[in-house]
Amino acid sequence: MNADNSQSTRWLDEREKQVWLTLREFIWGFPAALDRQAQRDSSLSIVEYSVLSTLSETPEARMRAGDLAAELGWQRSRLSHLMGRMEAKGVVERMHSDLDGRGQDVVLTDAGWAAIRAAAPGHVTFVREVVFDPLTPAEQDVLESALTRIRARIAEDGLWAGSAGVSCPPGNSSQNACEPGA
Amino acid sequence: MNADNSQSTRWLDEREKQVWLTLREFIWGFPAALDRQAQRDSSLSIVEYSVLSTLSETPEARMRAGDLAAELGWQRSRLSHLMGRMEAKGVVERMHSDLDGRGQDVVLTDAGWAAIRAAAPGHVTFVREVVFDPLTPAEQDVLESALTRIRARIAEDGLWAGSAGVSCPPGNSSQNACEPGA
DNA sequence: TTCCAATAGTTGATGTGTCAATTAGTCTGA
DNA sequence: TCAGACTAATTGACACATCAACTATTGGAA
Repeated sequence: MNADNSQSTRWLDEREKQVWLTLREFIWGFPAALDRQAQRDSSLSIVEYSVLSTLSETPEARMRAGDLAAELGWQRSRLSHLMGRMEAKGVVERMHSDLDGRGQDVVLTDAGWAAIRAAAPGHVTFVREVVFDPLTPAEQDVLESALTRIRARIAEDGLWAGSAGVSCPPGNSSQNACEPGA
Repeated sequence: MNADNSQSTRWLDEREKQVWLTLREFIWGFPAALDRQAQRDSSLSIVEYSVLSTLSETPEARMRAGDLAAELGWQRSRLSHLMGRMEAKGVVERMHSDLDGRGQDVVLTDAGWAAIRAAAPGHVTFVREVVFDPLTPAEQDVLESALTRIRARIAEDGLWAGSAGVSCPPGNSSQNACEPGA
């Protein structure tokens, strides 16, 4: 896959290196900042917030576990562990799916509603002040477009976590990315 | 701090929500993808690679631990734990600083040089193909500029990990961010 | 010169994500 | 209707980041 055993590597020039380091620092630092804001201003971590927020935008505030994981771009097991903790906190509840005996529906509880309502203004205000206010609409569009393309390119390489199965040959039963050439 | 006890929250419209979810998915997914590439194509994780790469660009391939942590935007303790593992692998070595009895210098070993040389082409090729090739130079500039501004805005709130001390009042001895109003 | 606050780095406990293995339920075809 | 492959979700072991507490050293002010 890496046909780069020779001196043919296209190294980064100074400008590119700067762009790359900025990007790297950003992707490492932003998730932590997001979580700090959430924990400081609410009773939720950012991942908990995201789960509740996703559920709350659903007609019944209820969702299949697998769909929820897919929507968030997470592995099933990550969600499962998190659900255990969140159920213990009382913000969600798990119930067997009527349609599929294997499935679990995740449901928002009253306490979950209260938590997300309390946390939402702070979260949205933070996002607004931090990502939208400093950028023009045109820049926002470029940003989204650029990140979408980068993400797509990574998915082509089979290295994007959530996007397994897009081009997996049938019979590849891995729960993660498929092996294109195996 | 959150003067938002009323209905005054400026919620996100559909377009903004889309931009935000794209950004959120990106910052969650990209670090993992970066690490997968590193582990797949080399004997290093992405954080190990970053340490070795930073050291290798230094005159003596040697750096104070604290400076290294600051350069990477990490907490000291994170680096310390990582150094323990990397020293065990033999890619770096720690030696007492001549100038400051408290300090430790981190030094690249021969094995470390070999590891970074072996990993670099794959890493750089990945970065090139995934972030630079899909973007025009103009887009790259917008991206860097946008992320820099977002990062600066977060730092103003004291929520960016690495950037403590920028505006801390003297006497604030926290090793993390300062409390602006305390 | 002697304190005492500040700084450099380490350590251990804790929380959370990842991976591989496992359990349970569904679906297809013979 | 039964066997085997597939899918949904969970579990436990492990790796790593974070936080707070700690040790050692420095440096300035009394």
